[in-house]
Amino acid sequence: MSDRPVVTRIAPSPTGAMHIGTARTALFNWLYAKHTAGTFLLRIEDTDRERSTEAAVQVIFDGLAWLGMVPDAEPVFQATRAERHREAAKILLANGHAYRDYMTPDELTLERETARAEGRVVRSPWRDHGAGNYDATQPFVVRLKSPLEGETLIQDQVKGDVRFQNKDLDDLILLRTDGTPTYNLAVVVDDHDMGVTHVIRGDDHLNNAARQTLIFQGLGWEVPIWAHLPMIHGPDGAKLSKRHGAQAVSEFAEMGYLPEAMRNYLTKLGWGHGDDEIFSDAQAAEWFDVSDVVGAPARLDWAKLNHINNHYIRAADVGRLVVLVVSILASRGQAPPSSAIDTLQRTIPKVRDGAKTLLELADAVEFVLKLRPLALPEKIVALLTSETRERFARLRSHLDQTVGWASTSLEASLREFAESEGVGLGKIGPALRGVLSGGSPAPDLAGALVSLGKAESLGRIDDALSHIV
RNA sequence: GGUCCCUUCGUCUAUCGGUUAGGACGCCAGGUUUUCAACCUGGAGAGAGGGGUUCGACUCCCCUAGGGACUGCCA
Repeated sequence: MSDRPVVTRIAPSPTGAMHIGTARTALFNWLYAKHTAGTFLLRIEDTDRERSTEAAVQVIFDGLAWLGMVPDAEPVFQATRAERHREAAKILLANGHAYRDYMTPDELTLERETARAEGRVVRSPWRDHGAGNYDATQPFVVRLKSPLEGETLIQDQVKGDVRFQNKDLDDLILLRTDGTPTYNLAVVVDDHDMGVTHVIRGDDHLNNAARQTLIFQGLGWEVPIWAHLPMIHGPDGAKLSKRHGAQAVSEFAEMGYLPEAMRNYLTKLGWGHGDDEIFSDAQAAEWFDVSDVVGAPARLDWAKLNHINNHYIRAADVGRLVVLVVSILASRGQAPPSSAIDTLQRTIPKVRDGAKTLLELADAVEFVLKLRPLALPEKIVALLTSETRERFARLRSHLDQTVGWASTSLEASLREFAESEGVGLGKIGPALRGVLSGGSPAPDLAGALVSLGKAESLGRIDDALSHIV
């Protein structure tokens, strides 16, 4: 192929959800374009008018935007190009690479059955009729007249050389009875017109590649470089579906995965760069090459996704996490007051290490947002013996006098107090934790005190001291 | 049925004829410890099977088995 600048594209059909496999295909196209300083395009394959709705199209825009993959040009809507597709079919008809097929639906069904029984491909008796032999008043489809002999070679960037005997390739329909173009014609014409140099897509299209090659050739157009990616399977090895937990990009977002974590994980799913596990977009773009993509399907592994997501949650800007957590809490009907923002800002750094998703981060922050007086679970009330209460009274004033309300000083202060009481921290910790958190998960004691702030901390201790058993 | 693709630890992968087959997640054990995590240390764990080619095969070729895709006037 020529050394034209690389042009890749993602061509989803708007069906209502953006499959995670589509996202990964987009990612590889995007990375390869970045790697080669090329162009990444988006084409909406909306020729199925019944399923294609504006909302479904928006889902794709949203999905790509969320994943941070911005196409380098305005999207192309396939449905608007039907006239151009018909033109291409006319060219094929004119130059003998296509023919009108007047088979009726019944005849076609019969032929399909016969062909299958004979172990061959569907053939139309009309392919050998000369021009002018038609009754234009009858409905017809336009079919590609593909060669009966020889072979078509697909030099695939990930699958290697794949050979198809032309006799095994049927004459696919280019124009339907109603004159509308079919998928295979539209794809070829659009990819050509958009200047696509590399067709990187799911390997469910590998078989189509051979027949599409024939269309390119019939039109006298340069055939793009092919790269067919294996699909993503569920943890059990079966095709990814709803029962595996999620399959749409939006679902991953709702489950609290960060887009950069998804990019990192998805990139590593089917591709690798030595021992590198965590890498930036820039590194991925620098290292990525379609020809290095693994040819076998990969299984989605939630545990590993969680691990990577945790990494990015720990690396994320705290202010950004605050916003994300607030929106999750709001969706739960627990929107915190704006006065709690500072509290969240202090708390998130102390609880994020254990959070695998943003949902867990939101859970981890729950203790700090509770309103006084906290409802204490039985287990904690049981810890508040008279001995402990007396001790907590002394602890309260000790903390009150602690200079500097920070982790290190509070840590030291707590140890100092335990020592002065002649007990280990283990004697104080569980009860204090319970009083401060109300039984919800919370960070270490010093961390919890810092998260809550001095006034709230002392207030919660006061509440416990006045608690009537 | 036909055509095509795929096959390294449980999972994702490294290896591009010569390695004690490496890493990561997960798992197991120990450590740390005021909860849950996190964190630290160590451990178990793989070339689907059978033939070739070669001095030498995870790597190249063939067969078998097992997965998967396509086989629509859907995309």
